This record gives sequence, structure tokens and C-alpha cells, in this order.
Amino acid sequence: MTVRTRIAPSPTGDPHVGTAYVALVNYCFAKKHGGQFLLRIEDTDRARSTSESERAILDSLHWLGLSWDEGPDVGGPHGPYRQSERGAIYREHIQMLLDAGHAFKCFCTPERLEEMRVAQRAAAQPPRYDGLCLTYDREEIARREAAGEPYVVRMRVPGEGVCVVEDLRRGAIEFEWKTVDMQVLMKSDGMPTYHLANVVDDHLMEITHVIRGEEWVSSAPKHILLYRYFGWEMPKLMHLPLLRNPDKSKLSKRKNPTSILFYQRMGYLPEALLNFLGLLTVNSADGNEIMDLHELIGRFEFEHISLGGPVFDVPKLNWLNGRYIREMLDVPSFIKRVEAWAGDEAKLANILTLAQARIERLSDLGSLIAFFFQGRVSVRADELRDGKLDDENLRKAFQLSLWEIDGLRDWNVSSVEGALKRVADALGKKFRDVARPFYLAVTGSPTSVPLYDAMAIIGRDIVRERLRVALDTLGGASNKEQNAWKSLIAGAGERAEALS
RNA sequence: GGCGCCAUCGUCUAUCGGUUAGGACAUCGCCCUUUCAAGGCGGAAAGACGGGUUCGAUUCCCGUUGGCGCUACCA
Repeated sequence: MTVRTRIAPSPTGDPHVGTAYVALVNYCFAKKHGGQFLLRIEDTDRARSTSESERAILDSLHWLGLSWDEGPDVGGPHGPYRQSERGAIYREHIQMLLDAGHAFKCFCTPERLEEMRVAQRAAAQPPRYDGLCLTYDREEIARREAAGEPYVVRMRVPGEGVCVVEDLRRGAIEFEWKTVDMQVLMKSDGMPTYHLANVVDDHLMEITHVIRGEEWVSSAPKHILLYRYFGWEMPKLMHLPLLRNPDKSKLSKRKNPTSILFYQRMGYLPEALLNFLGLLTVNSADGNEIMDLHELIGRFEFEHISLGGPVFDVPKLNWLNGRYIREMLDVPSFIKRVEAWAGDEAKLANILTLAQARIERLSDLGSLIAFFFQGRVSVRADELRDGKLDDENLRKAFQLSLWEIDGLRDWNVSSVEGALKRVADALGKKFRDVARPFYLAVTGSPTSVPLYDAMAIIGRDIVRERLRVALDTLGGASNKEQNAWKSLIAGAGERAEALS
């Protein structure tokens, strides 16, 4: 049997380094065993999925040097590879479960479900659907359906017994069935949830090894049950640890840049970033830590993956990147890399257009536009404070701006302008009265080229990081403050939270 | 709260019952050097805690503690 693995990202935000890590492991495992590696887009969440995000994920993984044998961009015999295009397949499978009595229609309102969960929690019970709609007879269901009541389809789950999840790396993990919820398989909008789509697709795409993040361990019993209901052979499972912030919490952009785009913009070489992630998958006890993809594949053994969540250690990445820059590139190829990174003609033209009106000598250019080519800019707290906002409002301004820019669909001069104006509105100010700290945070200087244009050119990832650093410089925003401030930005708080 | 996963230097890790617990990053010192890097050499730095099992536990088992995840009509 040929080994087939996959990466199944959800296009709901920036391409995450964690996705790259999981993709790398899947890729190495498949190639090590002469198998295939697939890419499938899990875009069943219609509200949050975007084609820009999908594009960015594909581009980022390609940039890192990864490729796939089948996927939405390259096709393949098991397509389509985008879940939003597989609706008929899921409906057919949902019907099979319904017909066999393995799933049922549930008409319960969100309010009832919420009350039920609150009660269960208060009673120290595991949260689990109580089965009300399971008691309805044929007529009752038909009546409600005819009346146009919205419903979801849930899977039936045994009330007793134990489910054993076999994990390649962790061994047997036991769950009592009564702690496993009767998961929604089809939402009221007719789209499948992750659990159904994932199982159906993995089977139809002949995936033999499901290698995914640790956050899926607790839903593995649901997946096992679905395979059983369908009478399909279960693929092997392996759950990878989650990448962490330096404080050991799950890697999140609130505390750390998580987007591959950020590392690209910062001038990390793709080989270095890939090598860095690869170090978490091989045994490098011999002291050699410089490895290309080919060597990573050769040395890959899943036994080498430690189960403790590894901190994404930027200093070590920096060291690796430095070694790649000075050891792995000769001067001509180094020059090429720099040109590719900084020499984008359109970008340079934009920058120079902004600068032209503001210089007297060409030599003024260096200090005026240096911030376009920097990563973080350093600003002191007292410089930021020297404005028209008190300390709390200053921190609020930065926090709100972070939420706003994360909530933007498009990144361009006018969308950025809109975001910052909304922040000023929320503070009850005109933007020009709060502009100074933003200029300082983003450009490193209180006077510079036009801010919105500059931000549009610098890119969302670097801008977010500079704003985040400015906020941290002022002491950050406490959870309490964040909760209090969220309501000031319509919808952006929740959005940012969900995307974090 | 419920369920689950995890636990070696600050960080990434080696060790698959017996080691002076090894390497790498970061850090400190020295050397090299017109500066700064880079490079070379050296130092400091770890088995969370408590019980077992065993002739012997970092390693196996149990408990505690801690970290993390899940707990949605998000993935």
C-alpha cells in the first residue's frame, strides 16, 4: 500500500508557521516511504474562508520549497481538492448515515443547547448533547421539517463503553464514549462540519496516515466512529505537538508573529525557516544542524518528534538564517536574494514616489526610507507618550488598531486609512490628533512619509508586529482592558480573537 | 468545571535501567582582530515533586504539581 498523507489547511487567515510544520512532517513522512503528499483546502466555514488566504497559503508553502502531488492548484485523480466544491459528496454521505440510523436531525435552538451546557457544567458533567431530538418519531421530524424549522445533523454516539485511539507516537489513548459529544456533522446551512468532511475526504482521497496537530486528539473518537459507521478502514493517526510562544502558551500572533509572510518580509531565507522547523523532526545529536529538505526526508523518523510542545525559538532561527546567508550563498546568489527581497521595482517606485517631495538632496533618502527595509523599529515609551493621549488611551489606540488591521479583508491605502480612522473615532478624536504615536510606532519617527501609504507598502505582518511592539513598550493591554475595549470596535474584537 | 495530552540545562534536544547526563541556540570569559560581526577555545547551566518496581532509575508504574489542548452549526 502506498503511503498517502495530506495537509488540510483552512483558508481563514494568514499562512501559519504551524501549518508549515505539520505540512513538512507529512511531506517528509510520505516521501521517506515513497508515497504521495496531498494538499486539500478545508473551506467549509463560508463566513471566514477567503480565496486570498488560500492563495497565500499555497504560495507560502511553495516558497518554503514544499510541493504536493495532488491539490487544488495541480489537480489529481481524487478532486476537487477544495471542500466547498464537494457539497454533493458530503450530502450523499450524510444521507447514508441518516438512512442507517447513525445520524439524526436535530432541531434544538442554540439557546437550548447553551442552557443545557451551562447546566452540565454546573453539575460537573461532560458537555454532551442530551439526545432530545433522538426521541422524536418519524411524524414529529416530518412535521418540523415541513414547518421549515432549521436543523442540523448530528452523529449518534454510544452512551457507554470505551473508545481506544491508537496514536502512532502516543500509543493507546482511551476515551469513555459518554464524554464524547454527539457532534454536528452538517450545519443548518447545509455545509458539512470539519469532522464529516475530513473523514469522508481522507477516505475518498485514500489517505493512509493522518498526521495533524495535537488539538485534534480529543475529537479522534468521533472520527473513528465515523469510519466505523461507513465501514471504512481507519487510517493511522499521529498527533503532533503544538508550537509555542516563549511563555509556553500556544503560538499566537498576540504574542509572536505567526505568519509565514512575516518571516518572508523579515528577510528569513526559506531554506533556513524550513530547516528550523525540520530540526523538530529529526535527530541532530551529531551536531550537524544544517539540513536541506532532501536530508530532512532521509533522516526523518516519527520517533524523533518530541511530544512536548516546542517553543518557536526565534534566536535559534536567527542563527540558522545567518549561517545560510553567510555559508550557503556565494556573493552572486546573495545579491540575487537581496534583489528578490528588496528590489521589487513596483514597491521601490511606490516608496520613492512618497519620498521625492520630502527631500532636498538624494542623500536624505537613506534615513527617510530606511524603515521600509527594517523589521522592527525601536521606539521608547517616553517618545510614544509625548502626545495628546493619556497612557490608557494610548494603549487603547494601539490595541484597537491591532484588532482593526486584523479584521481587514483587503490591505491597501484606503482600507488602512479606514481602519485608523475608526480607531480615532472610537477614541473620540480626529486621526491627526492621534497620528504621532502611530507614526513613531510604524516608521520610527514622528515625521515621515504619509502613514497610510507607508503601511500599505510595508505590509500587514510587519505593521502588526511594530504596533504590537509599541503596545508592549507601553506595558501591553491586560485581559480586563481588552474585554472592556472590544466593544469599541464593531465586530473586530471577536474577529481578532477568532483569528488568533 | 469535564475529558485528554505532555514533563532532561533559559530554549531545541541526545539518552531507549548502569553515562563525569552529550550536542546546538542563547548567555558569560578568553583568543583572533583597525571597529563590529564571523570564527576558535573555555565556563556556567538540567532529569518538577512524592511514592513504588529493581541489585540499580532521567529512563518502567502510580500519585501530586505544573504546562498545554479540546470542551461551537470554527477548523
